[in-house]
Amino acid sequence: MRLSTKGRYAVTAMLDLTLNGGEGPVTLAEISETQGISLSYLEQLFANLRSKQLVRGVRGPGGGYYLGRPADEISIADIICAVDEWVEFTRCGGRRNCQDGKRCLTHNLWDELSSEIFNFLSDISLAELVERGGLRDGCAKERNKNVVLDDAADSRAA
Amino acid sequence: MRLSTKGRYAVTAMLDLTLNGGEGPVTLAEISETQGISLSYLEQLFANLRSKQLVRGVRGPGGGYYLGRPADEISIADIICAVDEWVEFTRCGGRRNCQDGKRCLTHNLWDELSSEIFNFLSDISLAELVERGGLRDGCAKERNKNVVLDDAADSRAA
DNA sequence: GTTATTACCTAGTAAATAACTAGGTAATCG
DNA sequence: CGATTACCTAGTTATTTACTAGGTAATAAC
Repeated sequence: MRLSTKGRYAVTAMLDLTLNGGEGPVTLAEISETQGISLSYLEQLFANLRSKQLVRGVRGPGGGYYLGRPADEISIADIICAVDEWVEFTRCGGRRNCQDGKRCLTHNLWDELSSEIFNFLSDISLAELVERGGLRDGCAKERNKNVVLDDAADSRAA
Repeated sequence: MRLSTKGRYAVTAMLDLTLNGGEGPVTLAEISETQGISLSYLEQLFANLRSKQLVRGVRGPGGGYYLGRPADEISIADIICAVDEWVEFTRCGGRRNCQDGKRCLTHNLWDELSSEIFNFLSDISLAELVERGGLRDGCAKERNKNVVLDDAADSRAA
């Protein structure tokens, strides 16, 4: 699993599509302006999303994009995997360089963790995200930042 | 939350430390060879880990690194946050550019998702990973690849 | 059928990051 | 003292991000 800003762009754009796709297709120009993402970059991302059938494009005036499936059948993992290549991390490639078993154990462990993260994100659909997000109102006013931020600040000081 | 290959290196190295740290400190040279990561790159990663007290270095011959805390008190999120900066994704920065509330909803949703992933990784400690990984033996023989890989292959074809 | 509007495609590019290289200094053990 | 390690700094290359600039193809409205 990999979770980069590229994936965030894609998830954000798809969320936008989910929220605004009710009354007809949404144009990339709209998403570009609303989310602050360059139009051409969006086109690249949507080329990937389209190839995985996660979105469906309609050309011509009044055109734009629809979700390729109902929002409850598209998981966050689907989106991220569409735009972020799934890089193979382990060097042992399944067998070679893996004499003693011990050497590869960490790789094995990482693989499991990676799968777990994947499964976690597979269980969250766009629809669920929207439902849950709807509980709040307005903009991220005082979004409960995790403890990590303080650590990050103190690392800069050190 | 951000999950890059850099974070993987760090997690992998920390797993190595957890597994081999039982009988004295582990040198970066050992981790470098075992995990296939450049020594100097490891030093950079460990500089970050050290500043967060996740590892403790011992100089001189016979020196190396210990875990900074017991393995069950170090979460995967701790590790990843130590080496990967926590980038602020939302452009609205809490208030500005956020007139209608709707515009920022996707950002808000992403923030929630981000928090959830963080919490998820916060609940997995190094110790737990090792316990769970111990259930398997040897190298990732036929690691049950997720469905995604087929999709990835078919996207390359398209 | 012309025109505007959209998706869709390709190539190139600047900036950021990842990953590494090469040089050091400082502590510590024998 | 000398070897071994952590620890530090300044580069460098490769990759990835994110964008720019050009197109072509479909389609709706006129």
